[in-house]
Amino acid sequence: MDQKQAVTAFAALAQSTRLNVVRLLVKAGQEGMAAGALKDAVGASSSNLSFHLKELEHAGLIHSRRQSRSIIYSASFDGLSELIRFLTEDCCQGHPEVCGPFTTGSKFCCPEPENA
Amino acid sequence: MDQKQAVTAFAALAQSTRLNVVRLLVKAGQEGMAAGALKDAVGASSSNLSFHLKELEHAGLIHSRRQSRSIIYSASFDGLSELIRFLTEDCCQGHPEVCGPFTTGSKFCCPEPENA
DNA sequence: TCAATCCTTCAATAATCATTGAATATATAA
DNA sequence: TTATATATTCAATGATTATTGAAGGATTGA
Repeated sequence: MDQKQAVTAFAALAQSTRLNVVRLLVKAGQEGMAAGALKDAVGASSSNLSFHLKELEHAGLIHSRRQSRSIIYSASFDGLSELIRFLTEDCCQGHPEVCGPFTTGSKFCCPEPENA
Repeated sequence: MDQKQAVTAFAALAQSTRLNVVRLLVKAGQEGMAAGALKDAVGASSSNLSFHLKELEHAGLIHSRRQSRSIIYSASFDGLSELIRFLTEDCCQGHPEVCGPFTTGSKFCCPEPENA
């Protein structure tokens, strides 16, 4: 992931309807949700939601697949993971202990012990 | 953290100079960096950088403290942590195993085993 | 094929954000 | 007190983004 992709991804998350959608899809997991279900859940017009879904997909944060008449959207866990990793890269370089409260147990900052 | 705060925070990260600043400060750790050093590092004008630093501070992603003539900025690890937690809340509810690639070992999605 | 459902595309408008340079504020040193 | 270093504020301009409603594309069932 480079700076430009990351800016695009953060911009995609920087809008209430879209953030709502991503959080719903993160909860939903692999199964995902149909565009219509998302529309009901977030209360947007269908054209507006479609615009936002396209932004999110373009940013690499969600995927879509057709299932009969519906289009099912799901979170891209890879995309989200890369984004967080980019943001927190080399966290507290040389002094990882200060990142503790931020990333205890996480691979994003302080590496986990080998024996984990 | 609520939806509105999260949108503000993501918007703050959705700009190249600001993202650059945050990543530098994440690397710098508690020690932080002076505004002047950030200015040199990111190549912005001082007024422009000041504008961006204010946005980041307002978003709760960085802190500032005065040290003699300089103002030292540092990452808010609490702010970053809350933001990521908000984004990934209830990840894959009911089927946490699918989040594995995303958050293995992290508290953000799949809870760590009790014996960790 | 016809109608219904589900979703997307398009063009126009309204709203928000980034950049610039000049002026200002704060702290230190001579 | 005066000069210097460091950083912020302000107003104006240019650029980007969100929303709306109407029209169009894809899929299914009768």
